[in-house]
Amino acid sequence: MRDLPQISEAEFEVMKVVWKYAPISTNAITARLEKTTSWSPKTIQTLLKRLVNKGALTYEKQSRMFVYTPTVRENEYINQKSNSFLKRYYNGDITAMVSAYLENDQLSETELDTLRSMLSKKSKKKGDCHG
Amino acid sequence: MRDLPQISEAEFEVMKVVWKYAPISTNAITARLEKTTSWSPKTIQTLLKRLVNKGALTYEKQSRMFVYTPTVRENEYINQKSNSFLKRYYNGDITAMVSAYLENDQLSETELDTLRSMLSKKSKKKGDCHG
DNA sequence: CTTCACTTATTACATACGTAAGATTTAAGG
DNA sequence: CCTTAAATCTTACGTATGTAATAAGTGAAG
Repeated sequence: MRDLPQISEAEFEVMKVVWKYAPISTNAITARLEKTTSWSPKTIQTLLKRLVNKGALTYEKQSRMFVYTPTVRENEYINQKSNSFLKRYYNGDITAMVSAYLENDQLSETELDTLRSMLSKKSKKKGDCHG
Repeated sequence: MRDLPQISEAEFEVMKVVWKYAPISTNAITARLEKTTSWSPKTIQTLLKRLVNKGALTYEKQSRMFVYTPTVRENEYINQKSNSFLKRYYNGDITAMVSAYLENDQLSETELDTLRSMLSKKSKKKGDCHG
């Protein structure tokens, strides 16, 4: 599993729109982000450039404009982030995290039911033929 | 809920030992950390100082030495980190995170059982008298 | 009281990040 | 072709972080 580029928080906001709408031009990205942030277009361009430098995005020229595409899949990235988060704060043990939430009563009854349901649906054996 | 100080990754490693052994002196902290990291004592002292500046630690003088105590509880800190992590990557929805792990087959059968068990033990209603 | 070993305090420096402004290039219109 | 508006590229600057080195202060031993 290749090493995903390090993406900062601000850069991640940019990635989210590229993931959602790729291939997408600088302007379209800027337009989207101006709805949800207060960043200047210059700032957004800096972030895009940094993401390209880091190898998180590639672009194609469409005449003078750039049209971006991610090189990393969102799921893959988030998954890697989750693993390192769990490792750091819960010793890599997701059950410890859920347990902390349970103990702090931070899960609604709906969430509890969702979890119970997901877990009971999960087949018991790998190789089980989703039947 | 007061705003916890911003603690960097390296600083967090220091906090972990202070949380575990507080009240603890600079030297004892350094000794512990030299077992698990390759940091120079100077580096550790810088981190300690920064943590004091940020208000994450306080100290008392024992003659010329400092003895540190955290101002933030570990659980509280980790909980805050978890919330902001979930917010950023899973829209604040822990069930989405668990679901991602389930879909990626990243949970062992043991972990699945642990989760099922924790969830079934959780009482259904708040105010329920653990009966 | 003086000195020195040990502590803490100050300073250092490169990289990353947030947040842009200014300079340069270039496609498109005249 | 030339101009210009729009796009990209270069430069900027403060704060945070990783990672220390050097300077200064002080308690304990002599």
